[in-house]
Amino acid sequence: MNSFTEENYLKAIYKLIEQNDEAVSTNAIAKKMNTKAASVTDMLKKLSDKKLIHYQKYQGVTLTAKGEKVALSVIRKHRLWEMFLLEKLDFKWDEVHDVAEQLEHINSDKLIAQIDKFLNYPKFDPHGDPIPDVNGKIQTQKSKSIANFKKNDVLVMTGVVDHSTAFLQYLDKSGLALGNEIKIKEVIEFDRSLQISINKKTTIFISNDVAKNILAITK
Amino acid sequence: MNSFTEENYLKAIYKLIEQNDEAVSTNAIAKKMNTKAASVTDMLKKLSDKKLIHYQKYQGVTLTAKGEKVALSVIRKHRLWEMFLLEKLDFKWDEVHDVAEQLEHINSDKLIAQIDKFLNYPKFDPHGDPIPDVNGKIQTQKSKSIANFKKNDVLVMTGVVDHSTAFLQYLDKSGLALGNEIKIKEVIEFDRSLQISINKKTTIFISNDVAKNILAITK
DNA sequence: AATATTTTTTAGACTAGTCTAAATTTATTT
DNA sequence: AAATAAATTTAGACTAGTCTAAAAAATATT
Ligand SMILES: [Mn+2]
Ligand SMILES: [Mn+2]
Ligand SMILES: [Mn+2]
Ligand SMILES: [Mn+2]
Repeated sequence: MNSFTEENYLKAIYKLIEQNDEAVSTNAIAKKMNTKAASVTDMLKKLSDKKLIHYQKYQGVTLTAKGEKVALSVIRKHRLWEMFLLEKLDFKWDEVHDVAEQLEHINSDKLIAQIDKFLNYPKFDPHGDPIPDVNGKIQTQKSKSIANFKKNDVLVMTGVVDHSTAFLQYLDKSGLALGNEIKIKEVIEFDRSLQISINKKTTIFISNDVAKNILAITK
Repeated sequence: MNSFTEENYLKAIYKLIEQNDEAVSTNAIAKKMNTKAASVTDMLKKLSDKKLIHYQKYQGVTLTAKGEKVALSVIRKHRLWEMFLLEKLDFKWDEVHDVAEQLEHINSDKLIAQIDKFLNYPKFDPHGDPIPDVNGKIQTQKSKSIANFKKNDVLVMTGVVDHSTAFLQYLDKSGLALGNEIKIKEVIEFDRSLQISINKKTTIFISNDVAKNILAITK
């Protein structure tokens, strides 16, 4: 079996590869893991010995099939637990992450299969991220940041890029939630900020910084 | 905060004190924790430094108020999780322990409060053991092993002493479950084995070894 | 009371994971 | 192409938790 630490490294590497689709650097991992490059190098050696990553000194790392399987399993558990906390235990979407960060390391196939069933096999987590199935297969959404749409586009909010408590609470306060209809009423040329309407009712202004972190698809 | 290991030691010490109501020995802890006496001594020093136990070399240990609080919190979490697995996720009573052993270390007050609420504040776990409340208060049952009752006593099964998979599966097979009515039909003098009826229906024989591990109260 | 046995602690070593500081390699600038 | 800067790795040290073997203390036996 793999330790919590190993699982966290594999998940971090998976997400970094997902972002740029290329081998990830020691420094990138160190930043993501809140640790030092020297510690990362030590861990890379260990993960390489265990055939979980492809690693050659100075060349960055990618995941082996085996390593990717572990990463996807951890992500699956994380997102299912987030969904469970939200749906069954009345957690808010800004409260689920930290607890899921712990629960994702619980080791029991039956447990996670039963949670999945209990939730009726959800496909996306509270932040709109896809939940890998038991074989690691992911159902992708072709959503884009709403900063990429233009005036009069009518959208459905499907996810967020930033998962921080501060950002999620700001969205709550603004009345923005997954599934909401968002219409681009105005794009301010100067700073790319937006005027948008939510569910045909309230109209709000959001900065380009915020817009970039909201994902949606055309309705 | 305390590590998983520290929590497991404190829980073990709590249970050993509960059994005999006296300071527990290094060897007793080593046996319970499946470790060596030397390792225990090291840990006792650490727990003592953290004011979680009263410890003087060669004199055995007891828990401080602080240590007992931690132990009770871990036990509370363990038993609530067992109940959750049984009631909500269709686990059998012989399957819950190992997973709860991991889940008991998840650190989130809200999580455990919500699980408690979700289960409607259960007072006993799937094995009949009391669930400490949020303040560590325990509701005790005055049940005794059925080996201590006599012919024609009518009882209600309230718990088990042995929690092993093998024993619990044997009880399942024999039709013995918490809440069942047990009547002592016959006590065999020679080996203290029993003939008992379950819910006024089936009648079975059980050895004294088994009888000692079944808890009940008079109906 | 002296001796033998058992229990407990200490000493020293090992692994996992982390760190700082120094050395090395790769990338960028001149 | 050389020099400089940045990224990465190595060396050595530290903590948590564990182990074996040896020493010390407590307990039991004669
Ligand atoms: Mn994690
Ligand atoms: Mn999420
Ligand atoms: Mn445990
Ligand atoms: Mn139990």
